[in-house]
Amino acid sequence: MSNETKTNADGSINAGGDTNNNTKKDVSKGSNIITPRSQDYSEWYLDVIKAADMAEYSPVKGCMIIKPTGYAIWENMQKELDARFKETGVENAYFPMFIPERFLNKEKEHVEGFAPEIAVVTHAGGKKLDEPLVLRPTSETIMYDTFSHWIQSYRDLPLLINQWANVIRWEMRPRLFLRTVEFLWQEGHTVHETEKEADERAREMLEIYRDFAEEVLAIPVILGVKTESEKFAGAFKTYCVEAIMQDGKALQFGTSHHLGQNFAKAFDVKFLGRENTMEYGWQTSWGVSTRMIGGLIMTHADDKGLVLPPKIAGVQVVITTIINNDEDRDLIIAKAQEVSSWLKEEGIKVKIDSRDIRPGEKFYEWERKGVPVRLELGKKDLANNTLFMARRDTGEKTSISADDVVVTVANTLEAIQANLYDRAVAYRKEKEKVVDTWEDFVKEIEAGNFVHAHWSGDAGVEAQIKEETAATIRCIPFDQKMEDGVCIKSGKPSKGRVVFAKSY
RNA sequence: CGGGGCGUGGUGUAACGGCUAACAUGCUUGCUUUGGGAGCAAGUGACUCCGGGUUCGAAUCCCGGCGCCCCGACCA
Repeated sequence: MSNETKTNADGSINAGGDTNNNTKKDVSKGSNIITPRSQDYSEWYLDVIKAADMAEYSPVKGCMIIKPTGYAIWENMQKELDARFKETGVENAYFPMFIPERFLNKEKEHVEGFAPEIAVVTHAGGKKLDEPLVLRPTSETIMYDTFSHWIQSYRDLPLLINQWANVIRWEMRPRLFLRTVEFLWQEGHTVHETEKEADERAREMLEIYRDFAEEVLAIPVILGVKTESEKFAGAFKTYCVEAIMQDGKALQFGTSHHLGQNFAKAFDVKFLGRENTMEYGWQTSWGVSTRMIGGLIMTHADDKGLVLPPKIAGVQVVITTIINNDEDRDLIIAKAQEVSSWLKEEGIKVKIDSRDIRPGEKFYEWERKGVPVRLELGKKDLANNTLFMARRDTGEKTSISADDVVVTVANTLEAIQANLYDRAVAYRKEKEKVVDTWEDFVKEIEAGNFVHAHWSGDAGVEAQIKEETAATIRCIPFDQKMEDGVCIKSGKPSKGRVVFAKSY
């Protein structure tokens, strides 16, 4: 392993952050040492996933095996999102993964958008199939074909369906969690009577994603609308949630589409309206995927490994025992179990690590896995009625009273959650730049920033900017400040700023 | 599909064309240890990616495959 500092070929920034004693991989320590972010961001990302034991590539190129530690995070995400969806009347259902090829061909933009990345089954049961079956890249087509049978009158609306599923998109270049051939996601699909209602629903779901990102994952996000060239294939409007990663690149965290009547017309999703006339439904679809786990890593993790916000952590508190001799063993373990039961009563997720190995080894392991709070319990603590508490986010260590452990830990978990969010907000603020000249634009994009700049709305100019700088318009933000200006590239008049960045 | 890099025990690496392919780590057993990655001892483990060629002799040089990683194009 080279000791030299590497720069990414695309010139993107290697974020700074916490300093770490390891300036290179120390091979004498095995494979658990993480490449610092400042040295090689891609390698750091993969190292964190490996160190936290979250996922690995499968024998089939581009596919990902999600290991229990990684999957636990996904399960928590599902739980949190499901609760939010259900509050708004959405119900879960499941549709098959095989889609007749002709379904996909019904909506012109949709086929064109997905054609390059679909996988098709042509043979089954030892025979060539009469009609090829597409492995769903998304379920609009198969669901809406069904919806057309389910919906008769306005009384059947709104129809609010969500499904948790896997989808297949034959991507050229995989990246664990961020882009894999098969990934897990949630896709919501709704049908409404009016355009207004559909638009409100698309915005409402986007708001749920924002709430989830910020409140649970502690990831600050920017909400907005995609430009024509960036919107979903077949959508009328695509709303999105964008987050900024530690290398300054943008990650599309989630999307919500107002589909208009495009699909309704293609799939005959009609209903008898209040005025006794047949009308096409107004539809939405919205989704988030296992990609969020990548976003979680790239927002909070550091050079020691994963850092999990308490609200998403599968294990919030780990109690590590420190045992010097056999006489103390039972006493210490009994105390650990007692403390654990107190914490569990308060709904805190605790794990006891009483393995008979040296303490340092345990500490490092739980740090790599991102557990927010570690409690150490040894002979000294037993004597003093204390526990030693370490925070994952700040590294801060304090001795706390065993009597107050529940309150102290609960407060600390809250503090960690808040601190991670505040830290991410501060970082984003640092990376957001407002520019008015092309020179500054190029400079700030090169430096890996989010750039607020004027753009006239010309798709050709948008493409040209992408060509020259690799930056794309992440969104036209909802909180766009309306002001007169001129397009950063073309000089044409513009009424407001949009957000540019390089993205994943 | 282009550009770059790399294929050696489970993992990370070393070896000028030349002894039995080395070192670290892991794993197994035993003893000793335990408040930040322990120590000692014994053991385990590789047709050096595959196929051809050059040579007295190939992990090493040449040709051809295959595979992996990184960077682009495509995308959530």
